[in-house]
Amino acid sequence: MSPEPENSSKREQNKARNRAVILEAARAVFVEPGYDAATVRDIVARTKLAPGTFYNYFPDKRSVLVALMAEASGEAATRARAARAKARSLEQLVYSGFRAYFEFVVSDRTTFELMRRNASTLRSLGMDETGFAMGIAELRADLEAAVADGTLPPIPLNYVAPAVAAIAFEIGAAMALHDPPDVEGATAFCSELCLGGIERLQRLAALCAPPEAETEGPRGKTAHGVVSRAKSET
Amino acid sequence: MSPEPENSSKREQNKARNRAVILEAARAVFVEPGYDAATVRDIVARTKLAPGTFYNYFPDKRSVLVALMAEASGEAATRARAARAKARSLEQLVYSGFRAYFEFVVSDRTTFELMRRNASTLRSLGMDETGFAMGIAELRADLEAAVADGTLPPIPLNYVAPAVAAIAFEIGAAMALHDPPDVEGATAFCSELCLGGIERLQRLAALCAPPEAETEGPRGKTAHGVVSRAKSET
Amino acid sequence: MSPEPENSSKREQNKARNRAVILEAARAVFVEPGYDAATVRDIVARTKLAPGTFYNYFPDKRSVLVALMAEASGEAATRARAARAKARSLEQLVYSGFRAYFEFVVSDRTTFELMRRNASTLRSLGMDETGFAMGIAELRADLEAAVADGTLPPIPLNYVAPAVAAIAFEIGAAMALHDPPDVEGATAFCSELCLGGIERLQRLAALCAPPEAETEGPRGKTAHGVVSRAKSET
Amino acid sequence: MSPEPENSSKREQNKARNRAVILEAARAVFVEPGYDAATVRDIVARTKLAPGTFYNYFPDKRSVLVALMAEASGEAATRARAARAKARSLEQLVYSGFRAYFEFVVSDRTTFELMRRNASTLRSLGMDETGFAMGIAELRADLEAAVADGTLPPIPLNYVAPAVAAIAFEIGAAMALHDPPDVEGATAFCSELCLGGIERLQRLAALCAPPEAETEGPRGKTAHGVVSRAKSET
DNA sequence: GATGAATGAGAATTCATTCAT
DNA sequence: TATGAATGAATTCTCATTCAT
Repeated sequence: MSPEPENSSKREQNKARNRAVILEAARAVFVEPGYDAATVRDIVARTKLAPGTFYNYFPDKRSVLVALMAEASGEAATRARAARAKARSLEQLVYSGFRAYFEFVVSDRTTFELMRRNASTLRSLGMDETGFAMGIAELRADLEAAVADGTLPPIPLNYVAPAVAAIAFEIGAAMALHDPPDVEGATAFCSELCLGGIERLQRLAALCAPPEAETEGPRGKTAHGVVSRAKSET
Repeated sequence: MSPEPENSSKREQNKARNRAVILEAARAVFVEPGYDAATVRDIVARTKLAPGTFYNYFPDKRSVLVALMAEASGEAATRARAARAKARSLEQLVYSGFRAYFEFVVSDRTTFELMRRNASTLRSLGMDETGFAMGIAELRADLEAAVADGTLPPIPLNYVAPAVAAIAFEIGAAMALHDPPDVEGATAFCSELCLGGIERLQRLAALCAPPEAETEGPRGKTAHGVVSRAKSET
Repeated sequence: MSPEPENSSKREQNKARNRAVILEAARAVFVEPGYDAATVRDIVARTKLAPGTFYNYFPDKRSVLVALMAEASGEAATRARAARAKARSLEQLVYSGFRAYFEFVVSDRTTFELMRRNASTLRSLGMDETGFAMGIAELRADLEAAVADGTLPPIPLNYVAPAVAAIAFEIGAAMALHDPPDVEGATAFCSELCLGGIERLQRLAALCAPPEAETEGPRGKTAHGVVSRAKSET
Repeated sequence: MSPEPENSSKREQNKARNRAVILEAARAVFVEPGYDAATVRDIVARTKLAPGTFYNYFPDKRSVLVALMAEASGEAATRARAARAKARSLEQLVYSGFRAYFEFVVSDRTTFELMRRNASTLRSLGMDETGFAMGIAELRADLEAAVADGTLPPIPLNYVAPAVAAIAFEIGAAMALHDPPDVEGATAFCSELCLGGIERLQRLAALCAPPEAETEGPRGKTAHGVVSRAKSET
């Protein structure tokens, strides 16, 4: 008579499965008709479930998208953190950041297409449309720290972060068109582009504001240490 | 006796005005609720016109967007061509390309927001979502020519073009947030980023494929040469 | 300076022409999309005229149909009267009635199609949908007179008239499908069918109500004389 | 445990009822405003249902009409077949065919009015507008068989069939105006009309094509023969 | 009169969501 | 919980008719 004798009863399992099924179906239709054109019926139609059941799992269409992005972000954040952890120089950081991103693109192509296809919708809903948010935020934090302690000349970080995200996103899409996708090529391209860019921007910054450069700025434990180390290697 | 004695009868004028009014209203609602969320009613509501009148000018919502983009593209193309005409080196070309783009962004902010807000929609409708198409196409043509005649090592142009567009688009948006918008800063940032990137990519390419290198490699007048040749080819 | 110096000025002629043009166009679209599906715009589109002009000639769509039917009825009535005038017996009357009708069908095929295609609309607008009204009315008058004076036994005239009309209408349509249309064949078929039917109905009537037959009923000037004469010939 | 334990759950019943309710409402409005003038809203308005519900049952207005006619045809076909089964002579066949038809007209007056009111629409949609199709087709088959074996002279069957249908349809309408409707009178009228017509047409055919006549021609048991043979052939 | 753009009521249809079973 | 029919507000688009030119 007691319907929930155990924690992972069939009931629980079934609930989890249904949720997953709905997310999967939604991912597909959000890619193809696109989020706006897709109807809740389109979603459940790809499912064995009935329309009403949808609302046992999500309050509305929007929240399925939110859930989908949350899933992706978690995944992306994990990858980004791993990549970052191994980096021992700016070059390594940049390379492994891009590599992690492109590996994610390749491994979860549908989710990437989902982001691409609905980028503006995501933005207007206040979500990160690149799935890159975490990586970017951390890159920016590193750079900010480096600039703050003088390791880097004051290159305009509020431009660097979105530029990097935009490049990754766009090249990710271009790369995905190839078969097989050339993760290393894309990684090298983006990394070199960015590193080269940063070099020149540093030079430019140095020219513009040379007086305040302390030759031997505070170094050592800066932020996470990565960037300051990186700098001396470049 | 003829009902259209002059080309600009009151009737003609009114027609032109109404068309403009509808486009203007559409631009606004496509920016704010966004293209998908916007209804034809929303457009007409910003107008003194009756709902049916809309259909005297456009067959449906989609074609208003097309018309809006066509207008913008014409404008953008004009600017891009002018910028290109003055360029005498790769540096100049890049700088004046970005500058032209950012000036366009500043001068027609609403249209830029329109593109940004509806970028993925535009892409899915097969339209250029950056308004940058013309400039990019020409940049790419220049670079292709340069690579073809050995002036540039074979950097992956199919990545360069979208990367440049993505950077411009994203930085355009970031720049537009400042008040007043810093066109020169954004131009410098993007140009240096790209030029630095290209330098490094050249080096990389040279390393990867040294055998076919002519001893003194792409150096010296290189950049200047590229552009002047490219220019005369158009 | 006086714009109407003569009665049949160009103005008048033009008006007549426009009216005819509209009627012609309407006839065509009432046949093909059909009256209900046809729009006023469809009509004027087949014309060099502008939509507004339509309303200088007809107050609305309905009245074009009315005008069209009036035209046809006038024509049909003329034919029916001519046919009737020559008849000297019931057989002749029937034959020439049907023949006149089928000749009308053939000579103005479009109008006949108009009637067929819109038969129920016409009926619901209170118009005769067969274009046969006049002929039927006169046939019925003849028969009524004959019955009244005993020349004919009381066959149910309120059935005969619609039956004849229905036959003519339906066979007219079937005939029109042949190429060339066999007016004589259709005429013979319908006439014999009706005459044979009347014969049997007379016999039936005679059986049912023999007592009241006065052998030498009032004869001579009956109605138009046709039927009483006809009867004695059968 | 299964959500559909029985075939006639309340749900199923409700569905059937709603469908019937919609059909009924549609029948009514198709008779009175008429099919073309009727809107889906008109139909739903005669119902307790919401507008959207209509589309759970029918994709559009047209298919309601189709369903209505299909229902009627099934009914008519049943009656026609029953009538035909009992016939033992041409006379009986004709009489019982018409009688069956008029009984149908009386028993389902609204459906008959539906046909009448929308006859031309039905025709233009490719549906049988008389509801008589089955009976006519079988009558024609009988007559063809009779002509084929020489029992009947070659009267033009492609005229007979539509003529019979037209008569039945028109007289059905005329009959329906009486109260109470005189089924026997209408049956007798149509039957005698047709039988008399056939007699005369036979005579005419005999005159036109005497050479191939077998001396003892279509006489005596002829009519009976036709039907009994025809019947056994089905 | 002729023109053709403007009007706006109203039609068909969709779809997120609810709710009885 | 799952179901799937019912709901009805909202949307796109049409078209007879008007009216300024």
